[in-house]
Amino acid sequence: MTAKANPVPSVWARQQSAPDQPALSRASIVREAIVMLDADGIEALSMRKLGARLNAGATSLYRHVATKDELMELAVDEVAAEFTVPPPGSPWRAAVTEAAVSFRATALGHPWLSAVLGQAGLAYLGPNLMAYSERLAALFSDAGFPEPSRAIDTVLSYVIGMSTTEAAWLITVTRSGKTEGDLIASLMPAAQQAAAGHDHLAGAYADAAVHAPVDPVALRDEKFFYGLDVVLDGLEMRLPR
Amino acid sequence: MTAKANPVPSVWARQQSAPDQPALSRASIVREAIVMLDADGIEALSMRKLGARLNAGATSLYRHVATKDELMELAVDEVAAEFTVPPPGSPWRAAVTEAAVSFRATALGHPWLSAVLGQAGLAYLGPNLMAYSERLAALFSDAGFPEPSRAIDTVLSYVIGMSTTEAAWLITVTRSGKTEGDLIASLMPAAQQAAAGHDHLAGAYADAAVHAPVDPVALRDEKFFYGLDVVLDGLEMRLPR
DNA sequence: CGCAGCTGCGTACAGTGTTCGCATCGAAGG
DNA sequence: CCTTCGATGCGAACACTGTACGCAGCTGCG
Repeated sequence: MTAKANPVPSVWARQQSAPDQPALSRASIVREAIVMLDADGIEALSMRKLGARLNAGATSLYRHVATKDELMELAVDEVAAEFTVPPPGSPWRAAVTEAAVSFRATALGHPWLSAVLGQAGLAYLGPNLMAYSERLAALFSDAGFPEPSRAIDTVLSYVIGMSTTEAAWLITVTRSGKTEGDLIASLMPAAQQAAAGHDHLAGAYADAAVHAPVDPVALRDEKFFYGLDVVLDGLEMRLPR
Repeated sequence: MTAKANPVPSVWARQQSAPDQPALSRASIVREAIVMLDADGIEALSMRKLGARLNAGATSLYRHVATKDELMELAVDEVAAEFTVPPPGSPWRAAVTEAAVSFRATALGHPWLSAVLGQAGLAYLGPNLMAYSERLAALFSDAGFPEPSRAIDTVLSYVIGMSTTEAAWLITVTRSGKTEGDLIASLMPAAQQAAAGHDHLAGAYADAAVHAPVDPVALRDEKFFYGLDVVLDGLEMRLPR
């Protein structure tokens, strides 16, 4: 604010609620926060930078959001809108697989999600997460599971664990600036040295080095579906015939 | 540094490497950091406070530890020493169960572990984590699994996911200052209201309210073992007869 | 004795989340 | 039309944070 208030009441001088930027609302704040989180990771998001992006001062955000933690909760539930569960009536195994795949996809697309969930867990009661849980519950109880909530917890734990590990790896890849394959290659010497004396690990690394040219993405996909099928097989055994 | 150097060369005036505090070593720094993390959580650990606890200035720590992130890596591997895997030759199902239980026990005993793993993943190559992986690999390959690493990833993903969720909940409990049962009771109204319109969830909450007096710890244990058995059943199917 | 090198630390810098009080502004009420 | 009022934005400030830098002192070696 270098120039003091201009006494000329020109209509043109007055900006009518900022033409491009839609004011400054809770929704726009959350949306832009997610953009920043996706682009630069969880530690690049600060209230000041976020305010700057919205053509607003840092502290203005607090008119719409109580605290940064609350903002993160809102961001989590916002991306949780991407979770999908097929409608009731679908064959349960395919349906659960799709629900798991959609969770993993958004966790990998927003790698900060896992970190936030790891710090605060499922105390979040946002509407989108609730809807996801509800539809999962409907799915499992329609399928005839005697303890639907147990089944849900089991498959969600697996999916969360695997996705968290994958997301953390993706963050490392992004930070390194290399491609996934190059980073693996550059990490191999250290890994092999650390595995010295550990016969099984050393063998596994040696095998991995041989099959190095395999597409890392396809390999991760295969790993995910292998474990998911294991879990679903175990659950299927508990389905009364 | 109020008083200048005392010229009297008294033996008693000179502290011989601080009798109680063992100097200031990487090991002592990591050990004290874990104590602080366990006591007050991940966000209560700052380099200044940690230095103060060790009767040292904040920046002295950087002589032994390159960065705070590296300190966290060291802390993770230090608590990873608590992971146990039964020696080869044990029946595989009981052995894997024990390995899973020990992981969960340390994750719940050090609730900050999950948050750190969630942010940085398994890029950690510390010796204790390596040893854990190695012994798990030995276990699964002795048991005759055709793809030991797939099996390990599956069970570890489940254990990590479940433990992370539990640890986050425990952090919430600790922060609230209430007992686990009291916190659940005080959260029920909000949860039920959020579940309004979601029939299955509302039903589940209603059931939970009826069985409220059940010990929450026992309930969590049961949930954990239910899912673990599901995963192990699914794996057992893949064991060549 | 002199000289390295290692260790501790005071200072400083660039940031962080959040509070507080002031300015502005659109709408409502007389 | 003027006034009041609630909502909104924001500059300044506070108490922190991780960490770089350079200076002091101690220790062991030649």
